[in-house]
Amino acid sequence: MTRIDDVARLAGVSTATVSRALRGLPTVSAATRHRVLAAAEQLQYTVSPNASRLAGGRTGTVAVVVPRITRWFFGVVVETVEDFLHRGGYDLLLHNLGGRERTRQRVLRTADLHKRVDGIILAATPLRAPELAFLSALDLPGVIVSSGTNVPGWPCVRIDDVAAARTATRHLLDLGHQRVAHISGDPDDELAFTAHLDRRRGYREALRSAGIRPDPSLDIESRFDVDGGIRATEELLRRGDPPTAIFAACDEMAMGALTALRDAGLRVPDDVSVIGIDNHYLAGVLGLTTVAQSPTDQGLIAAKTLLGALTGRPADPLRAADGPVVLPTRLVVRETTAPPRTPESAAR
Amino acid sequence: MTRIDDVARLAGVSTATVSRALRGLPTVSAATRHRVLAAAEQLQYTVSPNASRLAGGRTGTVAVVVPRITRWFFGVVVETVEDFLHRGGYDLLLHNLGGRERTRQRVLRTADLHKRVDGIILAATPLRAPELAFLSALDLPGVIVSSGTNVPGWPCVRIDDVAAARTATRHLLDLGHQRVAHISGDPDDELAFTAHLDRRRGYREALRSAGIRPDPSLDIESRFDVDGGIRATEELLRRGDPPTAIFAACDEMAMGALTALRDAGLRVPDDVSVIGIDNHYLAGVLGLTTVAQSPTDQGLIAAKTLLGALTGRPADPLRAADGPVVLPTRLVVRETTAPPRTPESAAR
DNA sequence: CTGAAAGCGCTTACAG
DNA sequence: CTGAAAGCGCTTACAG
Repeated sequence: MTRIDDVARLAGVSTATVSRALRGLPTVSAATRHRVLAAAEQLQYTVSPNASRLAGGRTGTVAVVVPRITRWFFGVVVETVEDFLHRGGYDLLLHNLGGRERTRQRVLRTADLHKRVDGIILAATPLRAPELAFLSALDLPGVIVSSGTNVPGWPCVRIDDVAAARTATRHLLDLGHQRVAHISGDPDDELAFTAHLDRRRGYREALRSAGIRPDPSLDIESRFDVDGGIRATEELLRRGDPPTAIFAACDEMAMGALTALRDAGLRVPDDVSVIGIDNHYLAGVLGLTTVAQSPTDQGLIAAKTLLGALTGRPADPLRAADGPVVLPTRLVVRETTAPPRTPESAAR
Repeated sequence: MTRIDDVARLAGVSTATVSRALRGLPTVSAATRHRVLAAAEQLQYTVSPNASRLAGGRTGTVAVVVPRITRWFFGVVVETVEDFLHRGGYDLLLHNLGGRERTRQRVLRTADLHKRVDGIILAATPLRAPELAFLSALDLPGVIVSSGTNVPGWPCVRIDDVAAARTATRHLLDLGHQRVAHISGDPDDELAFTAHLDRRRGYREALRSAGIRPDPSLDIESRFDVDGGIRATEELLRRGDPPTAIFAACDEMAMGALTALRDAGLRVPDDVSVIGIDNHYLAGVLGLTTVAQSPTDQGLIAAKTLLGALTGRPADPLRAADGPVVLPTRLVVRETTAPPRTPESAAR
């Protein structure tokens, strides 16, 4: 392996000069820089990250912690962040919690981040007290994506989950539905999201604004995924006097609802309307009406913000932000929502 | 930050002994080891990865290169590999090619892997000659997941794409279909998979075995994703005398087919049967019949194999493997396939 | 603008 | 079983 002194020798300069020239520091004459670059090129030299980082005192690495990379939202966030970080010269150290307690301990309580990264992007992971203390003690810059716990000093980028849920619910109400059910995530979910709490709040707010008292029997907690949507919907149907519309806390739960309704012989949207939140990349395939959010935008802003903090040039987005940066959502109407059947149409 | 000499001082030993004790080397007395561990615990000491790696001559990192992390298959592979690597004490350096030529150049031709990783897991990425030369010159252990280019000395884990396609096609033929179309990926696709070439081969083989001559007008190339499936199916319908069944080279193309058929007012499976390959996690939601493969198994074997090579203890799976490790696939029949309509049933 | 020297925080022969 | 010393391959004041 060629080392920096091989380059120095070939270029006829010191290793210090090679180091400066290769990093583009301004204190190198054009002629010298040319010679160094030519020598490095000729020898196919690349700097040793470990040596460079040890000497330089930076790790050149950013940790990205997500609940599950296989979920659409986090996959897109990671893809976006990875591209931006690599362009900025940073490596991405991926930590996928995967709902495993041991992994969570390893990442959020022991030393897997210590001395290993310059900054952290933490997505949708509410923290327990000791975890919060540990992350704070790390004294690193960080950014929170989506809801979760607020870490002092860490900016946050997210959507307004309450508003998104209001939008979804209101869409159903505007179509004329009166019996609108809600299926959402369980607080004890292994992934421990909290977005669904806000979404339930928005659901109830929208009902009350329309003069409808939330009916607890239409509000079901389950897992925040396809299977949870199936089970919640089955439960809903078991209870008798089924709703004419279902607002699912996320698209994957909505997909579960579609599955359960189909299996029960009910037609969507003829018998029951369904709406979700996300605009999952397969929502179109299922014709699912939803409230769209953009993981790309959230990831991009998070990456920009963190790199700004790391390089000392704060990015615009969160510059003067006191609270979180709240990104917009928008209603996407497809084929799973329609007005409820009137008694006449039902008789057909 | 506490350093190794802080621990050494507190424990009353040399830094060399601390280093040995912390790594569990056998050449340390039990008493000394206890004192060192206690001191490290008390000081909350963690080793500096960069220093350790520089001195030790290993990076402790494995590169995982995938075409697109947001695709179901690769997301699951990364999740599986990440877990296994972290348990084994390795960091995961993620490279998502994303169909971007510049990214590809950065990862596969310049120095983003050089001196930075101890090994490489490369998924479903056919290599061009210079890329292959570059990777070989790196002289690192590696494992290939899924098809792509064969790198000399790198084991490969995959499914038999030809056989999987034969299974899918034969399922349609067994149901009585005679006009079986195939929609698959374009060789110029930005992701540059090659699996679809083998799958087309299997499709043709199955037809010929059944005494049916492959009809070029029923064999359409498009992109290897939902949108490609939509466009290919639209093209198929435009051509007149449509097929009674469609075999899509992957589930996401099959989902596109479902979408296009629905938009064209055709019913599945009444008018047209559809089958894919993958068993995508949402295949069940769509009732999609498919030939299942397991990215979890492929990722796990890849990770085990690579870690075996890195630690000098070869894992069983590929120990004596001359050719690739071929994992099984299995037919999963759901609701998108059925016998073709007979003239009478069509008249109903 | 450039170089000599110290230092980053570990690990590894080598010696005992 | 343990320690002193060299070395991993860079970067960074410091001096000129």
